[in-house]
Amino acid sequence: MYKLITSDSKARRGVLATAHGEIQTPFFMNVATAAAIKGGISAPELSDLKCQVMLCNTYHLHIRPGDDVIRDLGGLHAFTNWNKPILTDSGGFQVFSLGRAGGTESSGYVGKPPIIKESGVFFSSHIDGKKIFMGPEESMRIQYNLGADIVMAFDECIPDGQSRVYVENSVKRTTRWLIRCQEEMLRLESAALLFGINQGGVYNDIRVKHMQEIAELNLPGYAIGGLAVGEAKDDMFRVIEAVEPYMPTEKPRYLMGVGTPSDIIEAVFRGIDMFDCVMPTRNARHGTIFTSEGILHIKNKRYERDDKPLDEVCGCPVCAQHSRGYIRHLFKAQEYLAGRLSSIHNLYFYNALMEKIRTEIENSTFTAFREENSLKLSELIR
RNA sequence: GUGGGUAUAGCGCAGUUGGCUAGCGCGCCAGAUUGUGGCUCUGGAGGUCAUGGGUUCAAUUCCCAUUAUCCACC
Repeated sequence: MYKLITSDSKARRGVLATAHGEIQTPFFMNVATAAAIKGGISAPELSDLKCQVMLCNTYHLHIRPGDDVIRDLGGLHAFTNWNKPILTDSGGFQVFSLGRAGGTESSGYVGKPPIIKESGVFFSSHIDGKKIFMGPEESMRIQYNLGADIVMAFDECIPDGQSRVYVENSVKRTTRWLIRCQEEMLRLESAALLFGINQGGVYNDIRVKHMQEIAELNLPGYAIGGLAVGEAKDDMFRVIEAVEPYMPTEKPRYLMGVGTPSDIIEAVFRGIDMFDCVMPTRNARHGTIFTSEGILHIKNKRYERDDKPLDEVCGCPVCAQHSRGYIRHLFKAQEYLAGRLSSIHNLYFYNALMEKIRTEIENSTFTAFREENSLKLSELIR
């Protein structure tokens, strides 16, 4: 399923085969939580943005419109008209994200935090407060209905700052859940690739032990989860470096929810193959643009009369047709087009960055590329 | 020309029956955002309260004059 082509130090260049075609690794998945890229980009349009894989979310789609509805409409590929690979997240992250802070801030919706039991998790819907139960079996069945090519195990994404005891117990449960996920996939006779998720907070030894345990299950791929959730950046890379040697070399490795262009380069350098992040689209909607020279805040006055494209060396359709001055204006006038054009550019930038990384690995020049670009790409243009 | 009103941050406005560091919205600047509950959140800069004089312990506030501006009338 996964074929390693070549490597440059720890950085790996490979091909991952799925029911909807091959994926060149390393790659970045474009996040379409509710079966739509936020910012108004349709799935067919992603093909023009060098996107290889779309990521959708189990929890959101289960609540609305319902995974049975999507199944009846032919699954996510037909539903969104995206005929390339799709990965679905398990809903495990929502145990984390719905649990923190209570959600009182801007949404105005005060939900009950999820309750975690051995059987699974009781959520209350962020749409109408309705009580929802999801465990490993439910998550696998939902993802089966959605028709994803790659499905993620149902795990608990542990919040930063939890005690050793909490993390140890949580990780043990995540392992038990993973075994149930695997069994349910067999029962469903699903052809999708099930990925296990490593947890363990920032405790190296718990991480390593957990990784060793789940590696024995011989799954098609493995993810590192529970990072970039508030811990220090040094901790994140420390954990990756600790866990990576225990991740099977012949399986794809996925760092969940990461990250900035710099984070991605640094993680590829440490042996990671797959990424996803809301950053290119969320930041685009807020006026933060990723370019080959670093980050620019397009809303700043300095771009008012700037007739250059967002990124002068970018090949995206937005950079071919629109100026910084125009896009700044769209933000100031609160036009939806601002978020759309910025999202198109940022996604293209991320996908093109991955393409560049793949080429650099093939040419054994990735280390030099990293030296030159890692810092620069995540710094604000002055 | 006469009568009346107004003058407070780049713009639009509050406010003070005279008394702490003069506020708000927009704009501007900066930061944040990492398996999306966010067209979001946090912070910052910027005022001789039109000008000159007077009363008072104390004036952006009260009084007088001047200037600008708006409205009405001749």
